[in-house]
Amino acid sequence: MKPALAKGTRDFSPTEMERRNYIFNTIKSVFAAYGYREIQTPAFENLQTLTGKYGDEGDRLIFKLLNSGDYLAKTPQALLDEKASLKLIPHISEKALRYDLTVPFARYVVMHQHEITLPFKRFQIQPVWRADRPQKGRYREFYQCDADVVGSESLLNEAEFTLIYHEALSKLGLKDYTIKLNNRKILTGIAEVLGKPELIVDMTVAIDKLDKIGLDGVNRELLDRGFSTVDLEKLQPIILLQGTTLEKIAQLKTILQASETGLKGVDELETVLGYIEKLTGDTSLLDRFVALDITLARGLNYYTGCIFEVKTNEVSMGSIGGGGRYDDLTGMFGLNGLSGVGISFGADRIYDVLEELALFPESTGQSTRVLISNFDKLAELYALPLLQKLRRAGIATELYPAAAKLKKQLAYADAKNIPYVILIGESEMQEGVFSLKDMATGTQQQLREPALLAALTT
RNA sequence: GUGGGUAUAGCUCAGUUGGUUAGAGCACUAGAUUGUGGUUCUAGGGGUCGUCGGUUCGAGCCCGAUUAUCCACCCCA
Repeated sequence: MKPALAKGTRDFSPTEMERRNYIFNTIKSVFAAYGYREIQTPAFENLQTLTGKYGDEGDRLIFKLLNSGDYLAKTPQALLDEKASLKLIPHISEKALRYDLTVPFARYVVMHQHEITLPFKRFQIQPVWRADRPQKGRYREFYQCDADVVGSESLLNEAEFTLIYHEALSKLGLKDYTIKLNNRKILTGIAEVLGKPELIVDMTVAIDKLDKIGLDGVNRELLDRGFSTVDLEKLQPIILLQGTTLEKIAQLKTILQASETGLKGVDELETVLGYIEKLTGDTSLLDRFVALDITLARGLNYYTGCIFEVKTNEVSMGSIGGGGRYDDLTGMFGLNGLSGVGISFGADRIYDVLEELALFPESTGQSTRVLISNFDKLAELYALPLLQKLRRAGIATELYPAAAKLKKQLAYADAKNIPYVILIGESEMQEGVFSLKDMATGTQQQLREPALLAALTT
């Protein structure tokens, strides 16, 4: 058979792994600086843990694992006759690959509530799987880098997440990106002011598409979803909110006067912005990278407060990060009254962006520093003690594993970007020296062992 | 789930209105150079032209189906 990758998956070769680890390590270091500690959870969970958390569309995209054994034996015949795929799922599948890191984290918190101290700040970098149609920047297996805190209602967390986004993305070399902020309570308030709180989901889904389908498109969709032309008139100034963040906030306060929830949302937003300004010492971060975007809704239905989304403005790519506050995520698992807030970096999309912008540092990984040539068995034996001495000195060294033409060995060093080659031939062995070749300059010098070690450790 | 594009060497792709034995670059192997890489030169290996069927004297090229893949929508990192 012809080998092929499963749709939407990728291999990661050595250079790619070095670059991916560079991204992970950069993000990790920022998470750590803000007090987040790492955990991991299993690749698959009980299907019941995951279903119902991401909406109907999300449930459809969860990769389900078929039960082992004779999984059809105990399924009701009626469902089989009906070919009712959806109803059959709980009978033939009890496990599923995790769809994100937030829900497994919520499960983790509930199960470990007696051993963690609140507020609990954790980060988690692991792959997630979605049975989506792949396209640019969209994979079926991809890594999320999540940081969440549970057990703290302080809006300082939201402010810090904004700084975390900024620090990590700046460290990675990105110059122009927007951290969009919104608050679910503001959206709720808008729906309340219109007198149609029950249509909040329809409203957010529609106005979320403003930059894609334009105002007319949004209006058409709103009408389809049950809003009247009177509602549209009231909505227009809200959707088209203009001006600086401060001006937008002032306008929202007027518009949302009649909605207690809406005003609470605005107040929260102001508090977060205030914290950011205090943390950074000025408004430059706010002015350059943070934007209040009232059309930002995000699909996940568990968000209740602040909502984040990060977009790069340098290349065309979907969001490279997102997150928000969820007041009662652990409630689904029986632990009520625990508020959480978190963010996620889309590492694979960030990789694609850095690649497109050629922002990866030239050397993202530690590869072999020294190759010892191998001319014949005698030279090979002669080289072995040196090989281990160099390794013990912390110099990544390898011995070419077979006697081969020097041309081939040097080509190997060249292909692997090994900066030094040690040549051991008859004359070197007789004189008790080693020839050290610098691959970049092509120069060569004969050194005794102490000098050789000294030359390589500088 | 909906719509569009593409499918030719390991990779990226040419291939004229349908006409002899299907090409290039890169990569690989060998030689020029038996102990000196990256540059150069020479030679070499490598193809059921995604698959099945149709039209035709003749199909890589036209038509149909099918599969894969990419892009867009939905949704999302």
